[in-house]
Amino acid sequence: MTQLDHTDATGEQTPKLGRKRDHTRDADILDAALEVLAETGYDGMTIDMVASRAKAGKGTLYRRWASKGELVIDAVACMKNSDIDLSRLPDTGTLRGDLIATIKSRSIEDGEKKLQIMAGLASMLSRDPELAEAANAAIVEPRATVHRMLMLRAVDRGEISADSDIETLSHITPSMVAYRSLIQRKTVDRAFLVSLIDGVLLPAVGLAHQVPSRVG
Amino acid sequence: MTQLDHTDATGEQTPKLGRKRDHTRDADILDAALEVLAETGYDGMTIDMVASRAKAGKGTLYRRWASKGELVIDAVACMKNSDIDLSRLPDTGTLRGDLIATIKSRSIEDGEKKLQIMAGLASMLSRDPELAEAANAAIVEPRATVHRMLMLRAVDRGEISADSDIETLSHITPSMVAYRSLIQRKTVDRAFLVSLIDGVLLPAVGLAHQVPSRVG
Amino acid sequence: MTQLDHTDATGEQTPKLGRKRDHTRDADILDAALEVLAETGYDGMTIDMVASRAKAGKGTLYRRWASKGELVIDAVACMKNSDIDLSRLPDTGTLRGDLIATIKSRSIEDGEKKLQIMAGLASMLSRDPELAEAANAAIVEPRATVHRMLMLRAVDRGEISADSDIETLSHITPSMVAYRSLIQRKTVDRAFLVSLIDGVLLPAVGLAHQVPSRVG
Amino acid sequence: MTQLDHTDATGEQTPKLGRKRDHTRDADILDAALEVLAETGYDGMTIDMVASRAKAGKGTLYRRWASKGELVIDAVACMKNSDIDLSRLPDTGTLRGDLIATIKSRSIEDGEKKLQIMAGLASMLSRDPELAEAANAAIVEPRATVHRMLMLRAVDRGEISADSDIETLSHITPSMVAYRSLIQRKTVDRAFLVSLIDGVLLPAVGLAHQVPSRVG
DNA sequence: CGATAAACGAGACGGTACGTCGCGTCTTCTG
DNA sequence: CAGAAGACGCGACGTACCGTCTCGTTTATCG
Repeated sequence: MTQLDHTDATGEQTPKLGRKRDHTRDADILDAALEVLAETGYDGMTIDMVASRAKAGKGTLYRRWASKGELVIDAVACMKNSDIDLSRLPDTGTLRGDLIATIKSRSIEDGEKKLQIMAGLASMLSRDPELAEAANAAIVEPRATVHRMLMLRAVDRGEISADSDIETLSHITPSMVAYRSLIQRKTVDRAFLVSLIDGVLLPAVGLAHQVPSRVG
Repeated sequence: MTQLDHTDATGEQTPKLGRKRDHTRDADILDAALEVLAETGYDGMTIDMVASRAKAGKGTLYRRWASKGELVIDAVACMKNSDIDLSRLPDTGTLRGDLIATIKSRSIEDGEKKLQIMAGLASMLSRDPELAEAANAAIVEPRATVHRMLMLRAVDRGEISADSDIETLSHITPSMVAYRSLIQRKTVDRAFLVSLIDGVLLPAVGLAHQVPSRVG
Repeated sequence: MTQLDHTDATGEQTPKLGRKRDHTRDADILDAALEVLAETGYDGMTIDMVASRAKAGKGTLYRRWASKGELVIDAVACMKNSDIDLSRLPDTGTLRGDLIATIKSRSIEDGEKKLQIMAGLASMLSRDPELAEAANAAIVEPRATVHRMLMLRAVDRGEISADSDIETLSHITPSMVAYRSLIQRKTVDRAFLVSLIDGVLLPAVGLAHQVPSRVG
Repeated sequence: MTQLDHTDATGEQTPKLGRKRDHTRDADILDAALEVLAETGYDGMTIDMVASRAKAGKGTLYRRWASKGELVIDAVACMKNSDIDLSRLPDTGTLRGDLIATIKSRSIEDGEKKLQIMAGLASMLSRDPELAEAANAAIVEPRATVHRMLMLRAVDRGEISADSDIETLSHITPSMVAYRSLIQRKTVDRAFLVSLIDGVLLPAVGLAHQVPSRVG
């Protein structure tokens, strides 16, 4: 997030004077932004459109976000990650089982949509490290975290070695998914995700995958 | 390419009258476009900037490309892969040796520059499939091809199994490099590339890596 | 005046509840308004500027004046004529002596400041008759009044004819001073004022002036 | 004038490159500006209004005038002084006859309209001496010039003394007219102008006026 | 060889979105 | 409750860029 949660970080020096910023408007504005974004695309989206749809003034938008780009980033960042719930990870007893179950439990379509939107703001990521960090934390990292936690649990179980470079491995799937969607523009389907698990992740942690259909 | 080689396809109706189009300017313009693209990103890039840097008039650009987008596509597509020479791949006798040698033999700096360009136009990738394809072909695929060829050679040697998902594995490094640069904004150094080889690629092809640096 | 003396007219229905309006703030605000008016002109003047300079809130201003225009009107109307004291007019025995003495006795600098303010709100004069009236009463008319009274006294003395168009003549100096300052942007110095008296006013009342400085 | 005739003043250093500025658009734009000015007043006038009415882009306006204010000034300045023709001054044989004839020969209504418009831009006069000079030259000075020429002719005829301060006297009528219109907000009618001539101008040049209706 | 026609560098054009700022109102908190 | 602070809806400002069009010049082919 860019602006919204800086509030308490910068606070306490000028205690509280004047009318408070009405943070209920944030949701209206961000929702309007996502709506317009979906309808007209990033280029077609206009600040005035967003403002008027949210029944807000342009000034109110610019008081909260420095530019159209940042608004879009926050709009995307604030899309609730309803599809990921770290407290309810699958627990099948084996790392492979957990990873496969993760595919089912999260909406691939939802992920696709988020990727598409994220692509719209990618150009800014390279110009503003802070925004890149925000986008990363909001969209990509949660998915990496799922993998990281599943692997750590496998380490605890003694299923895999503690020597494994879990940090790198946990980013393989997000990375490959983004790459395949944005650059290669191929579909990210279940088969691809399974092949990543069996062909890359499990071998990398020393669990040579047993190819069921192909006996060496 | 979008426009450049349409020339003769559209021709023949008004054979040849007046001054001929000076196609030596194409290169100047495309180079200028790449420069500006790398410096300011797609959104920040301006037709006037490109024109003035190429000492060309705007009309000359629009006579050749229909829009900013198509210019960028061609600029990316025409980017010479000067840093990669498929006919002179390293050949050390082992897959690991070849992969490690690849790190040295290719200019990380040049790769950085292309990543910078890629980052600059990332926002366009999702909006223009044609651009995404051009970018993929020009920047990413050549690097994937190197890995693919090295692995296929290892298969021929009998070093690794033919069952390996070479297609996916060959994209792991480009993918992770892009991800690390653009999203995570960490440096892509030799150590990272080596850890990818030893921690991900080799295990995935059944070559359990011997951790040389880790002393028990 | 527009608003200030409406206070008691509107009152009496809710006799006294809560804190009373602090009318000492009026002077601060009006002074601030005049300052800003002189510095930046009517268009450049900002309600926030006036409020912050008077250490007042915008609400306080709008509780007292309905708009920027009315505030300026009252500010001009309340401008104290500290530099002119009708009860202490010069009395030299001749009209020329009185008029010349008037030059000395009034602060040219103070007049300059008022002219500056006048210039600042000149654009409003034609748009708001009420403001024009206020400006006239506060700035111009007092000076015209001095001349009018001096001439009437000269009529009483029998020095000049009662037929003279005193009303018009008394406005010549204010008019020419404003014109010279605002439109011609020449300095209004003693020499100019003397030449007006000797070259225009006195001839017009039948006192052919003796050109003292011109030696034949 | 502000911008329009700077063209040749600054010229010759960058000979002529690129498309020429289409000065036929000047008239369209200035006319549109005057139209909008008359319909909505200075405050209500909008750059977009003027641009769209002239079927021009905002950029075109701002390429020629630095601000709304300057556009208005030029619009006013370029109003043709169709009512004044220095080559066809009245010639009745006497100064009084000429001055009186001048009243008839120029449209009072037209003068009123110009004054009204001028008032709208007066606030800028005090901030920009150059603009003040331009406005003065375009609107006020021509009228002063008429009086100046008539008086000089009277000097040549020997009707009045060469000692008269013609420079000051020639500005009395413009000054008083502006003053009466803008500040006093009284009508400028024939009677007032005649009283100025007989009560101020003629006495000042030594031509004691013969009050026809009132015998001393 | 001169006429013709297109391409060239330069830059003005109509349009449109941007981000800023001011007005007059509304809201929050303090005295 | 008045007052200071300041956020709010609104809307004009002046800037910048897009893609097109118009200059005057240069370069090629045709008559």
